[in-house]
Amino acid sequence: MQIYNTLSKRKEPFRTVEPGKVGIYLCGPTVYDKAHIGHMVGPVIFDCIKRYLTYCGYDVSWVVNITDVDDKLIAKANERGITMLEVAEENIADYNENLTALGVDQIDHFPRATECMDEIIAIIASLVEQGFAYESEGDVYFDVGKDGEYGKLSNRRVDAMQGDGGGAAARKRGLADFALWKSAKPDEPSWESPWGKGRPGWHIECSAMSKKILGETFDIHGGGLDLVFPHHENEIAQSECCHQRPMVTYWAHNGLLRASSAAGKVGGRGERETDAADEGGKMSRSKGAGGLADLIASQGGERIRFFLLRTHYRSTVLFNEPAIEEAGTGLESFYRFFKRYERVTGNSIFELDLPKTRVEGEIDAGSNELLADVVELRNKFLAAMDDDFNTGGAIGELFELARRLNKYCDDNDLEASGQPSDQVEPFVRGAATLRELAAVLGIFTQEQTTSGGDELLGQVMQLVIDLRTEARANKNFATADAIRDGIGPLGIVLEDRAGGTDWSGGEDNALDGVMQLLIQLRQTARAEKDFATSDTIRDRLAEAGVTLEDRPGGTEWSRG
RNA sequence: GGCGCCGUGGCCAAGUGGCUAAGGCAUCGGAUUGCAAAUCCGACAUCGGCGGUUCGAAUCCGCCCGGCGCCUCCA
Repeated sequence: MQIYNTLSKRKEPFRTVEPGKVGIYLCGPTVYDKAHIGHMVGPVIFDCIKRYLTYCGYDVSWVVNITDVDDKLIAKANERGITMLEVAEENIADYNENLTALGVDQIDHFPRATECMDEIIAIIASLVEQGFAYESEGDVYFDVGKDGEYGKLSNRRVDAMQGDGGGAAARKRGLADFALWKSAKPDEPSWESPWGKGRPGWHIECSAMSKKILGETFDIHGGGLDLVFPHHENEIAQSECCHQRPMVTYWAHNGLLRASSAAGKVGGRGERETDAADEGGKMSRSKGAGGLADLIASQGGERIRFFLLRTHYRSTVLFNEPAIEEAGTGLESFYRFFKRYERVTGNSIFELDLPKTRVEGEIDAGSNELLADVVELRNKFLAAMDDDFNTGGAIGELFELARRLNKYCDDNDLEASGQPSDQVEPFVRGAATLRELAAVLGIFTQEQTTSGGDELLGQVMQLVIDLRTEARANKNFATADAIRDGIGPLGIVLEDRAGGTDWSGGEDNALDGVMQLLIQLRQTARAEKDFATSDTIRDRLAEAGVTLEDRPGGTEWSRG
């Protein structure tokens, strides 16, 4: 296994500080506002990283911090007339909901800056004592000039750094010095310290919290590429000057998302003048990015997760809704396969017992051709993940695996009843492998909740299907096709199979649309004096609790 | 100005020295179907441009063109 390290700018073999154990720290949000999708990139990829390392047998501890004290939180609280804590609570709740929706459930520790004040003050005090930091009018600053290695992560030299030192320039010895502790103004939230009432600077809490939970040296530190400088540069400076030893073995930074209104659209090249302002620009709260909750509601968390994982985590991702929908189209083919699995075996694929580790999942293919292919695809998947967590490449293998299993189904006619178990068994084993690997990516972890699940629509659809089946049996294809065509615009698709007809889809207005179709079919039947059919429609609907009322202007339906 | 990233088929995207350049979406054929849908089979790129290193490069080096990021809060 190898991991790209921002510090060395190359992939390095993975070695843990402690045998068998991995400590991961990911910079989480500053909770002054709602999250946007860009905030989810890190959590999603690190969720996979933890899943994968665990799968490979490591004992992983993953920390995501919450920065709940900061200038922006204070400003927001004043603006809204509530406390800083209330602002934080609100946005933490939002953040957690987003994580849950995207299937991020591997985080072990969620420390908050305000709960680690003792540790923060202890580190600052130690830095002052060792001469790496100095107090100035109630503030404490890190003396960048005292750190000979400053700039090693972001590849910068102190003397090449511009900057005017910000508003506190007068209190600093060097313009690049940064605040470890800020003295409190009269009405601001504050904590007692050796330097008077105040609050921590932005970077110090990560040094304190990572030390508290993971130790002075831990394995992987993650965050967005935009945090390399100054945030992580300053973290290294603080921690390493304080402890005199490396802070982190691997610095892993994810690429940033960019908003794009055009990417993903077919034929969108070169024609149109766009407002460059909202085209391709980096996402950020200050530019009004947001609406993650809405996005999740319209697209679904798993689609978004899958969309993010299709691209390698270090790449920039051009993000827009059509692109997510396209990813969703690919996802659906897996769910169709899962239904097929159920038709073949009679069991849900979600009830399979899955291998929990890489070793457990190994397969002895023997002379079985299907299993030989499964083994090969599984190995390719693992090789991709071993190479800097290449989830995009790994997903490609998942598609291949699904195709191979579908082909096996076709070739052996597995959907026909009574197929010999020695043919079904390898298929089940292959399907289990598909889910085993998908679980590493945190997808297909549970059965899709049939959205909304209007029971009545299901009953009505069964009636529609029965009517159509009868029409087909009578070779009345005109009626059969009229039904399919009438239902198509509602987003409902019919699939005829040996065992019967399946339906799927259905937009919000589908129920009324289907009812209108039935009413029309009934009208046609009555016009043709086919009263058996028209009565069947009325009776079956009555069973489902629907009343039809024939009026001069037409027929109306209502739920009884 | 300093530091850095990227440019692979219509779109998205793996691959970073060596078999016929993964996969997804879209499109076009074929099998299958009463017709469809789904599924399977097949078609579809020589890797921004030029030059260099090498037996051999999309993959390494140089230059050029074109996108983008950081240097200020930011995942």
